[in-house]
Amino acid sequence: MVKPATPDTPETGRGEQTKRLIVDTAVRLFRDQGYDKTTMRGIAQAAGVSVGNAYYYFPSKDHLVQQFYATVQEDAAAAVAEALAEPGPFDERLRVALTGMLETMTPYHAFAGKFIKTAVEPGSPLSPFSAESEPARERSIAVLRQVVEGATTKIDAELKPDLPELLWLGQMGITLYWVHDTSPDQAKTRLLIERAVPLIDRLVTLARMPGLKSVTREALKMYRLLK
Amino acid sequence: MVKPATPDTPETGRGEQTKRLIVDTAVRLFRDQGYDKTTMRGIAQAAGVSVGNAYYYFPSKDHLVQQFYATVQEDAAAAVAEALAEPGPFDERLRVALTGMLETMTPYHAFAGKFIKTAVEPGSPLSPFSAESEPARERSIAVLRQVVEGATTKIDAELKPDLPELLWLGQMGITLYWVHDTSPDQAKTRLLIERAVPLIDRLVTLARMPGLKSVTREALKMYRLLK
DNA sequence: GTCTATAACACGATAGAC
DNA sequence: GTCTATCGTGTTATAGAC
Repeated sequence: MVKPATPDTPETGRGEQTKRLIVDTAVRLFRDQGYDKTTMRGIAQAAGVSVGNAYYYFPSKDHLVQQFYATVQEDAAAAVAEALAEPGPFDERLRVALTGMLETMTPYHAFAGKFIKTAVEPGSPLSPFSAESEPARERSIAVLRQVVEGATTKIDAELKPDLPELLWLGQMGITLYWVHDTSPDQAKTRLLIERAVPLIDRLVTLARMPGLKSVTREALKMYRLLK
Repeated sequence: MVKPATPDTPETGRGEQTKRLIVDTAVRLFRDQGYDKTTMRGIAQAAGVSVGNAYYYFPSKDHLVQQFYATVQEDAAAAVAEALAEPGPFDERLRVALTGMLETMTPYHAFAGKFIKTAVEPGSPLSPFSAESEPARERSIAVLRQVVEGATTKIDAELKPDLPELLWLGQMGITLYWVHDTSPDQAKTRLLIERAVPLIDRLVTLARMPGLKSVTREALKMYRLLK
């Protein structure tokens, strides 16, 4: 805590600046040229540093991609935070969150195919379930928690605490669909959200009903056991 | 059709023999050493051909992996076919199919992590949704169709035609979970199947009930629209 | 601790000769 | 159809400079 006062800017140390420079350059190149055409040599050159220096800060190319991922996640969360400030019906809020995410990710659809490739590899730092991804994951779940907690809809008390995480899993599924969606402008994914939101809304409502209460309880028990 | 009679053995042409030799060698090495440690140079050398020759028959290393995948799928299908010959309760049959698949895949759990990496890449020939994977995919769905059609349980008429494909999607989800399952001997995945099967069974039964009939219909409409 | 410069390695993939 | 030689890549190693 000897460091002088730099309250807002995250880090201003000598090394931190270089690190930032490398990340920013990498993100820009990924965006402009895609994953494959962006080489470590290219990143280093464009950033004006040596290849060795890039590896001094990032153990692999994948770790650079992760920064890119975190950036997008942060943008998505920020984009919808305002729209979710006031309470409202559950389905409306869920639609806002999901479409907000989709809009933020849209420019990177082509890139996402390469990204997901390393993201699904078990043990990869890019995995949405990895320890390294925890900040980004928590950020996303926080948005969905906001969706649930600001909902005027009645939600089953047993389901409620787990619902944000379950919605996040659903969001991962939608993302998986989106990555593979070859329809123009990813129209099918938009349709998926449009259709899935009312369905989820109905299922959440139905979960409280006598005939389904036991199924809900069983499913939740299974989820908690296996997560 | 000038070729002489070779009814049983698929192909006996000069090139076909080389192709088979390369595939068999590759599959063996994948099984023994895993994905990363099996190099194209290693495959070529072990098969007694040149690297260029291997690439003459297979456009990429991934295409060789696909052959490996197809082999495993075929084994899994064969393993459960007998057990599903006689009709029985839906849940029992589903459990047989899912555990059969799991047992067949178990020796390749370590390998699967690398496999999935390329399998999820959009446009990859290894994708379970790709045209190249159609034979293996159809083979898997056929097993689940057998599960449904030999079931003594009452199944909603509207749901029934789509159920095999839906179960296959669920199976893909279980596989995804399995790949990331680090519990000893993948115990959690076994638990998942044990718990999920009765749940699915109950949901299939409930789908016919008056209160849920409309939700079922909506969900099916969405599925058909988006597949 | 931060950084450069350059070479070297092993790999997947390709080119072009025979 | 089959080969050898070579390319471009991620990554590592070396040897040092500020």
